[in-house]
Amino acid sequence: MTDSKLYIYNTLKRERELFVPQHAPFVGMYLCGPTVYSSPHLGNARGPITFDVLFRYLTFLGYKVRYVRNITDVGHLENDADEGEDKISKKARLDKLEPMEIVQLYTVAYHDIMRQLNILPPSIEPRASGHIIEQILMIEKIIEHGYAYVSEGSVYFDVKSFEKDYPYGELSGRITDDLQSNTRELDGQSEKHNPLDFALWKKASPEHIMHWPSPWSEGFPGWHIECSAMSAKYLGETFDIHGGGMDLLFPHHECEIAQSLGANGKQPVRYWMHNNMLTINGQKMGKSLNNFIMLHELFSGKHHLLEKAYSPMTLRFCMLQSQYRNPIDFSNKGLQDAEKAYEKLSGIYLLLKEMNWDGTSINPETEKTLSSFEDECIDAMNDDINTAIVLSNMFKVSSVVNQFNTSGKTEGVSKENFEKFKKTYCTFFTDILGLLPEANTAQGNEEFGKLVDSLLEVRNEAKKKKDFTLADAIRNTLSKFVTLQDTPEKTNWKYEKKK
RNA sequence: GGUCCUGUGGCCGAGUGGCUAGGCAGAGGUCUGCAAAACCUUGUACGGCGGUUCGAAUCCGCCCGGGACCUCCA
Repeated sequence: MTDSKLYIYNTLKRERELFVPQHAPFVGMYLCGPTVYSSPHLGNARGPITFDVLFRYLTFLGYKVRYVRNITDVGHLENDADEGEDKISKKARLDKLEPMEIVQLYTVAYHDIMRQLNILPPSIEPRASGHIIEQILMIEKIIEHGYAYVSEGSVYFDVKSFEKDYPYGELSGRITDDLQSNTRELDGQSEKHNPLDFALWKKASPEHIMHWPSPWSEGFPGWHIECSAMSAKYLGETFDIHGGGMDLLFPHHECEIAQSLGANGKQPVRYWMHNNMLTINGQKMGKSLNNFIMLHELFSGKHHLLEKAYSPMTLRFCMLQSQYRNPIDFSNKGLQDAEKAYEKLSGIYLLLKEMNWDGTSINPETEKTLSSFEDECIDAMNDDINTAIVLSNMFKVSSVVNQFNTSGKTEGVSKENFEKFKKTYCTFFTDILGLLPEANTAQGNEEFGKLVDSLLEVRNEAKKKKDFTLADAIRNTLSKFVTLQDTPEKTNWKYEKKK
């Protein structure tokens, strides 16, 4: 069960480390969730997919995982100035909505996308707005310990005084002197003793519409404190795994460490894991670059950069094709390749699921290919969750399965070996990688399916009468919506959304 | 400017001292009314220059290119 040797890359140590939970079989895992102020975009999908696979794999290994993924509904400052405005309240003002209406709208949208991507719900999904008290209590502890000060109703973390007792910048490899000299001149830094200090609590300006009472002012919590407060509450002051995007390394995660040490005197996290970023056609995705793709746009194909719609599973597969610490470039070609590759493996899964052993002989080569499959997949996962290798292992066995299917017999393999292989493939495909075969109908529209089927009846009549002109005409006409595939028994069809 | 990551064949993407990655695309073939799928065969590679080594895509140095972060961002 848990004797498996899982190695994960720990950003804090900058090397792969054997994963040993603090209190096996229990594992505590935290992922920085979304700020719910706009529709989820392509970049929002990578972290949840990466850590969903980790969550699934740890569970597969037999661990009892408590996976916490927060919802940030308090908003972060737009910038580090006193005039800084909460993202959510800014959006609320622009849309003339109550802030919590924005939060509700985009939380639902986020959940919807997560469901489509077959991402399991976390064990706990705490909201920052529901943990204001915990955040205030944590800030009080930090002040008590002398690592924070109150200035004009706001509270700032005192990096200089913290550095006397603990290192700052360990995770991100920053040196405070360098940071100092590189700090830009921003307005409204006057409240801070030092430009590196960061806000724990901000006093709300009169036009700021999201605020709560606190010992210091009517205001709102700083950018980083929610994750520290909520992870400590649900996972303890020290827990196993903390994940997030590489862009959060500094300052967000660095600040989390400082806050937790400042409040509790303990390193909060044993293994820090960071997924890499993605690019679109080789360029950073950014609103100003006009290449920002929302996930609902990807799924519908309605975006000027997209040649067609790509399904949630295509996206999931595409992401799993590279190891999480490498960047992924998105392009139409890449997505179309991923779509084909995904359909191939998905087809293998569907074949295998219905296949029963009926061999008569043993072929040593086939036997070996199938028997080594499980170990190879586990080795790949144990090597810092290398899903790319797991997928390549699946391709290696795919032709064996196709040959079984073509010949109608599972020839060359023992019953025991076949059963084990079948179970392993299905478990890795659906339970660990979280891939689901997609439905053959147009988004579950039964009538559409019936319509196609009745046209195919006409076509099959034509084929029987050798009227291939009519048969081909029907196929060509249908090709705008569905792709046909004739087999000796029947005609399979697949709905394909064309732009 | 600082910190860090990265450069593999037409494209994507593993590997990390000697041993086939894999996918997509391409070429040839089998099968099929045709198409598709499937199966068989098949080519091209490790940014540049030095160094270490019996041996380097893999280690070291320098150079060149790409990217991220340093400011909200997954």
